[in-house]
Amino acid sequence: MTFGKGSHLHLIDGSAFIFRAYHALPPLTRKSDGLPVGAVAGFCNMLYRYIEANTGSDAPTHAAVIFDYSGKTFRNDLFPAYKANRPPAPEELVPQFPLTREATRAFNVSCIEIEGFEADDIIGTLSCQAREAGGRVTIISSDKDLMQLIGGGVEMLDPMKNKRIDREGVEEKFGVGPERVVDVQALAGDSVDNVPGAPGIGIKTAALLINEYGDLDTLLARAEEIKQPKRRQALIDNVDQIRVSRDLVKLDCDMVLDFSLDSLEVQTPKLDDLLAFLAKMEFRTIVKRVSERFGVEAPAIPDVPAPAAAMSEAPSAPKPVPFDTETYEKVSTMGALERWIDAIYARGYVAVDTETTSLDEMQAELVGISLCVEPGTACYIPLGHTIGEDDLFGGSNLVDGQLAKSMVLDALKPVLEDDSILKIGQNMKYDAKIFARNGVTVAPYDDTMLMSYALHAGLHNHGMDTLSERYLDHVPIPTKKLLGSGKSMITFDKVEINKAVAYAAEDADVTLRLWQVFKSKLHTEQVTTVYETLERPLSPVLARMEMAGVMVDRDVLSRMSNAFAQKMAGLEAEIHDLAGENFNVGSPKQLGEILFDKMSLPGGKKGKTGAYATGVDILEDLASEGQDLPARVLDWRQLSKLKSTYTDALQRFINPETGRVHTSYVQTGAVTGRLSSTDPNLQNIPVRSDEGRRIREAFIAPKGRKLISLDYSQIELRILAHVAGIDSLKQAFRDGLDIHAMTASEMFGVPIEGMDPMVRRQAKAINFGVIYGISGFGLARNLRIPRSEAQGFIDRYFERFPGIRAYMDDTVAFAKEHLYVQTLFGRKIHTPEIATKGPQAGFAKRAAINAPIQGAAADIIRRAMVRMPDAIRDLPATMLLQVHDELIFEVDEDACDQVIDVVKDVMKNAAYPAVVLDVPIEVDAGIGNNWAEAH
DNA sequence: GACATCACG
DNA sequence: GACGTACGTGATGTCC
Repeated sequence: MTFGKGSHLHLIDGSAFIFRAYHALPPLTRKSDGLPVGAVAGFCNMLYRYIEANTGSDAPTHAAVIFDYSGKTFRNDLFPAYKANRPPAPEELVPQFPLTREATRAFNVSCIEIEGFEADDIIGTLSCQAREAGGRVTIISSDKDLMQLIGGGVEMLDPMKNKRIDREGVEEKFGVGPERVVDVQALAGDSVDNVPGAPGIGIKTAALLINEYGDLDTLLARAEEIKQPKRRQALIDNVDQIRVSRDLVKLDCDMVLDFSLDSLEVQTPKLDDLLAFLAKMEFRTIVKRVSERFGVEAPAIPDVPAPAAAMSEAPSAPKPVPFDTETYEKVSTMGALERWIDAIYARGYVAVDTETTSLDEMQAELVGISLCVEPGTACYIPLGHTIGEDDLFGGSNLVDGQLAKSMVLDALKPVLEDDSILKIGQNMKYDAKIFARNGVTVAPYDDTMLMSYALHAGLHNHGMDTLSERYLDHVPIPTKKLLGSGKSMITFDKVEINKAVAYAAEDADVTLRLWQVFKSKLHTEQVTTVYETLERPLSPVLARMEMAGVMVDRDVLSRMSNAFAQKMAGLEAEIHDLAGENFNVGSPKQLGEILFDKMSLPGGKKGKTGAYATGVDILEDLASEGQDLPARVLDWRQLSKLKSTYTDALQRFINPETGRVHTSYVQTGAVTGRLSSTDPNLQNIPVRSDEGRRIREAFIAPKGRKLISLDYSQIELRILAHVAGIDSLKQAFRDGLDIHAMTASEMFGVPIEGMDPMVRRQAKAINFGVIYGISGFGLARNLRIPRSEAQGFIDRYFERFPGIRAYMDDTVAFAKEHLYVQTLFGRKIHTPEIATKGPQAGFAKRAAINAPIQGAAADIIRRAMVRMPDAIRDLPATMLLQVHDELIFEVDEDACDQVIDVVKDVMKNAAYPAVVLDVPIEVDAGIGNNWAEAH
């Protein structure tokens, strides 16, 4: 039938169908081989329902499903950052893309995708052609970018809401007719697709302007006439950017297609093909439904479990494969390795684990690699097992029967780097760094440790032993059994290969099984987004930061160490003199006895051990009463801390090869979502005391480069204002007020101008206290005021900001009901202790109040970090460190200002679009030759 | 290996 | 009505 008047074309946005199916359904896999098919199943269901629903009088005469072609489009030539902030598709979705095309053809519906174009362009071109031919068009999609096509017989159907969208619908959404939608979008931009638009102009304002001036070109030509100075400037300053934005959002309706509308005529499905496809996918329910509907016999789907299990198990017993270290294979020929590689390609994913000589990834040598493709089917490839002492020339005695490291890495590299093969690891950042140092960039990867963190933060740690015991009911071979412990501990290269096979392959086996368990649990617990946006993409970013390392000047540290040692010796002599005897100043026990027994100073015992407490607070109290000895001890302790923890220890962490210090970030280290930093901890480098801050002068940039530091200003208080909905706080942030002074002013009724710094200090302590789950006792101790007075402050605070009390009560109630709390971004922090009685309940309560605030701040900086590599891709800048609300970069000195602009922008907008905060986020920046100057 | 202490946000 | 309290981390030295 020729397409013309009376024809009705349906254009289905296929990609939207896929993503909806993916997110709506649990992660189904094909039973026979574990291929992920959840999205395909959902897609088939939707397509089937669509066909069923469109058989009536208004049925389409022509129809097609349009897909995006993966890869760059002409828009990336216009604007390289276009859609640059899109996270990559989830890994288990990737193999399903071609299957959805196959499904479309199986339903005998035309299936269209064209390289270099987005589905939207094809839909645009076909709509225009159909309109010119005099026919009607229905676009089945909810994508607002398609709304510019509406009119003249073209309508949209939102399949989610089952709602038709016509001219009026467009005007409702954009405030203008379809002809002007592009103009509005060009001004407003689109953060989802990374279309810049004009800063500060949203859809509302854009529509207002377009309606006033008629169209975008007129508006831009007469921009000088705009009355509001901000809008005027936003337009004038960004004319080019707005024009590019228009080119980006404007759909290409003039594509040359190598098929005609006529070829899209609706066909009845060929039942045999359709059922064959559905049976191949093992979709039992749809097969049944389709065959009943058409009254044909359903094709048989063999009910076999995985082939390996079929051999050893009766088909009726779907028991999990038991662990058996005897079955693991030692790979010692290239032929055997090739078979494993084939098995990986057949499967589409593989669990990987490395064995090395050290826990320090920057120094560790690769000793072996283990792989697992299905539960119970795992191998170990020994590469660097040695025997005896290393000889004097650095050579070693490799044990016989091992493949050459370079050959194995050459063979595995294409697999480990293959986009379509998912790699699975436990704490994969470690293994990825080992591989990176061996020339292999592992991607993409899933990490069972991170999956567990997204699922179980607050319940237990996420080490493999814990997870295996809890979720697989299996205790893996302990490391200790292989390596021993303490002084007699050996490195993995000295482990006998047969023992290594059992241990290492088991780790890969455990990892794969955990992955299967967590995979579906992420969906049922609704933390897939947390895992996919906040955990998984961060891991490679951290790996890069750690490998980059920060340059540290050894001489600066060494000089400081010497100076500290001298001062300490002087202080020690003074202290012994004051005490009238020699004792170990570093021993709190001995010090306590001197202070409270010998000198009989006021102050009591404390704690389970019965020892006197000699913490900073107590010594400060004594010092303020004029006691010299505790004052000297405080000075001594400060120096001792700086020397032992920083100036001495940091020197030992300078990597001999890179000359830099490489910390390790523990992504699962804090229950709230914060990172922690170890070996060394670079998140607690001194800054509060002048003396300590000088240690930051040792953190430097190489010649020609600078360090820059950017930190969020008051981010936790801003989040509190948002989540608790405190209007006066929000307004204060919008007005850029001094938030602690404003709090004081509200509470005590004093003007902000000329405020007593003491009053401001008290308000600041209360603001922090609120974030920590305030108590009268704690505030009293912090401010060193009577408890009754502190309680008075708190009462007053809650009176002035009643929303905060409500937030705290609601949060605790939520925690009690669900045994977890949640951040704005969906991160769950489990709080099982909240249900207990006794003093722990108090802790749990305060932790529950604090967690969503601290956690949301952590989520925001994580989002910024995930986007950062792309944002600074073409700039001479390296992200080095994160300190909770601060990011530190090393930058070519002539690019600092530019980098600061870009980074600031990413940090400020990091919450968007997942969360639209109703407080502004501010970021401060500094530049310097060292960290002290930059901060 | 537990504990106390203290560095950071 | 008493109890015991600020939230989140990691590294170091002492002492058993």
